[in-house]
Amino acid sequence: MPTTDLFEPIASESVVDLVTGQIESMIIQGVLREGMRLPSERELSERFDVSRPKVRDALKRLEGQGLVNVRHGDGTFVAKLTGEAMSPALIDLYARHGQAFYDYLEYRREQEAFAARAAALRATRSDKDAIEALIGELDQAHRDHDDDASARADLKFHGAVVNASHNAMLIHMMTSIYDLTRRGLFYNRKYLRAVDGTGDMLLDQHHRIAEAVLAGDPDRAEAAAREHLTFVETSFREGTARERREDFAQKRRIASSLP
Amino acid sequence: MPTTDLFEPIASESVVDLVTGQIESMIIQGVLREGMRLPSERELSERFDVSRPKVRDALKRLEGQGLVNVRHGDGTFVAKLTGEAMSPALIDLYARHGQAFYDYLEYRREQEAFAARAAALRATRSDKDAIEALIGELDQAHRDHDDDASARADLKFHGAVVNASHNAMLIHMMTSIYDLTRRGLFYNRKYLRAVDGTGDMLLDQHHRIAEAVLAGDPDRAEAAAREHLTFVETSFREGTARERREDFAQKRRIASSLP
DNA sequence: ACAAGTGGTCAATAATATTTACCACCTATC
DNA sequence: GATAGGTGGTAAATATTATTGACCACTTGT
Repeated sequence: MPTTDLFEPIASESVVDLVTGQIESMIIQGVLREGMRLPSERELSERFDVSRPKVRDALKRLEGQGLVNVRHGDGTFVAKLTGEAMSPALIDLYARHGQAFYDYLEYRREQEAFAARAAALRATRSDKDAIEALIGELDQAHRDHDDDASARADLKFHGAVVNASHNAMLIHMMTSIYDLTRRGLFYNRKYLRAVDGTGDMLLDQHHRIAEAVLAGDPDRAEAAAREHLTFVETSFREGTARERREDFAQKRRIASSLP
Repeated sequence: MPTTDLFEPIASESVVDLVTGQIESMIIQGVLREGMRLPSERELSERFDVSRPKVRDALKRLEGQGLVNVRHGDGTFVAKLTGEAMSPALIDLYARHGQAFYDYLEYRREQEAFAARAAALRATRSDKDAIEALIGELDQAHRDHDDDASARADLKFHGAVVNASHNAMLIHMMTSIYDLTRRGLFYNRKYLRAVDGTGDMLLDQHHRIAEAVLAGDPDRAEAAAREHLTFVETSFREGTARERREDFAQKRRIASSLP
C-alpha cells in the first residue's frame, strides 16, 4: 500500500453546499419551522456574505428537496414538513445529519421512559398479554439468531409498551417514529453488535422493561427503559468512535512500517 | 434583533485550508511523526486531487507554522516537534484542534491513574509530606475563592503524585504536560464552573486521591484519579454541549417571537 | 557527468463566485 | 384601477480561486 493512501482526497464544499447545509440544520433544530418565511434573498445574501445568485441556487436546491417553497414576488417559506408521518423531505434530512440521530435517540429515551412509567400504571390485561407474546417473539428470534426477526419484534415490543401507556398523543407520535425506524432510516445495527455481540444484553434489557410493566412498578419500568436507550446510544457512540480510532490506528500501522 | 441574525455568515474553506487541516490532524494523531518524509508534491497533488501549486501553498503554510521542513531537491519532512517540552508548533496545533483536547484528557487520565497507583505503593515520607502540604494549599485557595491559586496548586498537587510514583519516564513526560497546562493551553475553567460551581467536588476529589495515596491503597488511588479526570472530561463535554444548545435555544426563542 | 527524483516559479486557462442591472410577480395602499 | 415597494428570476461582465502545463534549479544516487 503506497504511502499516499494515508491521505484522503480533498472534498471541497461549495458556497451553495454551505448555505443549504446551514438552512437544513436550522430546520432540523427547529429554529426554522414549517410555514415560516425566510428573509429575502437580498437579506440572506448580505447576512451570509455571499452573492445573491448563490443564495438563489441554494434555495432552489432546498426547494428541490421539498424543504422550502419559493413564491415569485412573495417570498420563500419553510415547507410543510410533518403530517401523520414525517414528510419524505424531513426523513431524508434527518438521515443525512449525524447529530439528528442522537437527538432521535434522546427523544426516544424520554418518550419510552414516559411510556414505560405510564404503562406500568395503566396496562390492561390484553396489553400485558401482547407484551408477553412479544417477549416470546424476541426470545425465539434470539434463539434462532435471526436479526431481522429480532429487529421487527423489537419495534413491535416497544410499540406495545407505548400502547399500554394509553396516552393517545404519545401513541400517535411514536407510531410515526417506529414507522420511520422500521424503514431503517435511523440506526445501523452493526454498532450494536460491536458492543453487544450476541444480543444478550439487549434481550435482557427488554425482559426487564416487560417485567417491570407486568409487575406494575413505574419506577423500575422507567429506569429499565432509560437504561435500554442509554445503552443503545452508548453503543453507537462507541461504535463510531471505534471506527475512527481503527482508521487512525490502521494508518499509524501502515506509516510505521514504512522504510 | 432582525430575523437574519439567526443565520451565520458563511465561512468557506479554501483548498489550502483543507489540505493543511488534514496534514495537521495527521501530525496530531501520530500518523505523521517527526522526521518522516511526506510523499512528493506531485504524489500529494494526485492523491488529494488538487493542483500542485495548491499543495505547495499548503506545505508552505505548514512550514511557516514550524510543522514541516521543505528542502529544495530533496523532499518535505515532518519537523522535529517534541523535545523536553513540546515545540511551540505542536502546542499551537493541539490548542487549535478540539478533539486533541479530549485526547489530552484521556491521556492524562491514564497517566494519572498509573501515577496514583504507583504512588500509593511507593510514596516516601517526603513525598507524603509534599502531598499533604499541597492539599493544604488547595484547601486555603478554596477558602479564599482564589481561582488562580487553586489552578496553580492543582498542577503542583498532580505533579507531587506523579513524583511519588518514582517512575522517571512518567515524571519526565508529565512534567512537560503540566508545563503546557500551566500555560493555559489546554482547558477553559469556565466549563468546570458550569458543572461544579464552587469547586467543592473538585476539592473533594483531590482529597480522595491524596487519602488513598497516603493510606497506601493502590486500588482506591487509581479509582479516585480516574474519577477525577472523568469528571473533568464530562464537565467539558457538558459545557460545550450546553453552549451549543443554548445557542440553538436562543435562536429558537428569537424565531418563535417573530410575527 | 548524468539521470531521475525532488522542490520552485509562472503564464494561460478553467471553474466558481460576485457584481450589476434589469425584468416579472405579488401585495398593500391610495 | 394605478402605483409603489417589496419579492423572486435572469443574465452578462467581472473578479477570484484553482488548475493545467511547462520549464527551471537543487539534490542524490549511480
